[in-house]
Amino acid sequence: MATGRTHRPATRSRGIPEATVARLPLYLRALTALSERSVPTVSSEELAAAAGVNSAKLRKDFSYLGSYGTRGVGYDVEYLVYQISRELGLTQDWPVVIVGIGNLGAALANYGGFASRGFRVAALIDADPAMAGKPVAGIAVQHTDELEKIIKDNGVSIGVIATPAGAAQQVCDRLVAAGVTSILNFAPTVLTVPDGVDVRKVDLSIELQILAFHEQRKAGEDAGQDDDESDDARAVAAREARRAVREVREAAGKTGRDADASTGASDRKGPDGDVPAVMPA
Amino acid sequence: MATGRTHRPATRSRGIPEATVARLPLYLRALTALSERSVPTVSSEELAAAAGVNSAKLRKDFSYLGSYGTRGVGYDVEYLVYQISRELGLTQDWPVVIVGIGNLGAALANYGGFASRGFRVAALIDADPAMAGKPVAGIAVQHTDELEKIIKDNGVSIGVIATPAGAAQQVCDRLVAAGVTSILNFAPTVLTVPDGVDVRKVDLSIELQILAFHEQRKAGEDAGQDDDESDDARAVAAREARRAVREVREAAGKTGRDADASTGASDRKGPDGDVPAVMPA
DNA sequence: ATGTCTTTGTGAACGCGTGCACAAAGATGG
DNA sequence: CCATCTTTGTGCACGCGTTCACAAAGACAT
Repeated sequence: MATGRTHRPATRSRGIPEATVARLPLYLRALTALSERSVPTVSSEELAAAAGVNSAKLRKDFSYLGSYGTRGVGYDVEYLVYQISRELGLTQDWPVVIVGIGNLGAALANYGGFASRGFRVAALIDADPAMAGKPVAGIAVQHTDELEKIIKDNGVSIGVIATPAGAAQQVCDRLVAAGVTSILNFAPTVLTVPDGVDVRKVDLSIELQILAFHEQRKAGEDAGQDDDESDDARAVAAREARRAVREVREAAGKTGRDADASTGASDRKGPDGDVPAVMPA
Repeated sequence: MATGRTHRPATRSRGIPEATVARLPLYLRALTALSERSVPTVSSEELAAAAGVNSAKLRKDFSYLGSYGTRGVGYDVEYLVYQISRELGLTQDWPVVIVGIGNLGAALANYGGFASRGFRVAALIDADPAMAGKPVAGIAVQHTDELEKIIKDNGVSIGVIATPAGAAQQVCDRLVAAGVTSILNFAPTVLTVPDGVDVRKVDLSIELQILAFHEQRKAGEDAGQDDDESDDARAVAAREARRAVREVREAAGKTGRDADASTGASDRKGPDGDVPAVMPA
């Protein structure tokens, strides 16, 4: 067991909590906006409002970086922008490669938020030979065969995967083998990576599903329509149903194949197909 | 103050913790894959591995939904798929609109993961008149003027914002006014919404910045190169520098304008421009 | 110089999420 | 029917993150 981890437990980097690190980019964005308006200083209350967080949280977050504020005044905008940028490692140049130049990959390549934060798209890579040479966002797409060479020549340590789910693990393995140690994964799959490699996941459909849950709850509260049974009764009924399923299967002779799949769920199995096999190994 | 919240504290929906809800889609995906391979049952250990989580966590998550497992055997795949789908509200049809049909919007429209989960793209909306009528992913783009009518005619309650940051809040307001109560925001801005409206945020560049932080830390550990001073010394130096800045500004006469911006950060202020003003109000 | 007023920085309490470890439940074999 | 073995469901403890509330620090006016 212990197949491999997806996201490290984050052994408390250098005293900076993971939750704080995740908010630093938020603060940075708000501060950059203030900087462009030539606002010299900002209070924790104002900045917190602009970043959409609690002011106490913001102050505690900044306290991990050091004492950069002035009591009675607030924080120096320019100085704070520099400190956060430095802490996040944005004062240096990060070459990244994007693998999988479909709709999403192209969108990412064109995304302006990268270049402005010290990220430089070093290469676009796609498995389709027909794509090779085509310019996307002003950069010629290169074939997957060149992957290893590109990584090494450019000293790339961050890779973005925007391939279909089926190809993601394979691409991931090649990226890691070539020296990439941080991966941003847009493919709907759980990636397995060796220790020391960071993976962050962005899943578009998962976000929508979470919204749907809350949406359903909201609708269900206003008028208790969909929810048929109480919690306890539901659990009992479930157990009952489950047993029935097993009895049917047993009676059917128990071959390896699915015996008719006669569940209440049989009608809900719409045209799927985008979800690939998860870890066939 | 208290300008408005971005993400609700999630007053413990119906006993199901928010963290659990966020993992349900993960389980669902893994289960769907098993279902397609006609696997009848699965143990918590196997399923946890496929979903990339701890098995105890998975069992506890499922315990919130009810007792759907069989001791000594595991969970019935088909049955669990149905239960989770129902809990997430995926047994019903959710019409969604996507606003902002640029690269990202088009990618989202083409994304197969939506349709397969009960989400139906009811309309694509863009502010550019030149886009109107153009088919994207087989759907004709409609102009922003039609927004309110589209929402109401289709009973849309979930909206996706993929516009530039500058337009996001305005679009958000119109969506909410028209009846949308859940929003998935891809624009790099903090959206302000009234109570009762859920907002989830996906920010591409923030994820990269978090990766950069860890990447820098990894590089810094292997060879202490970039980090110049120790923690305590750094805080002291910072305080010193900050004071110096203030003195300079004071000496310059203290006009509203930035007095030369002579910080150590002055050289790091590259060509930005994608970040819009944050909450001008 | 002294007092007042603003705002930071942080100690402390609380709640949530996670993971361990085990008892209970049920399947399976004799 | 009993014994054994597998796997679930959960009580419990621990650690992280959030929030409150306040003392200390500094600006600013007099």
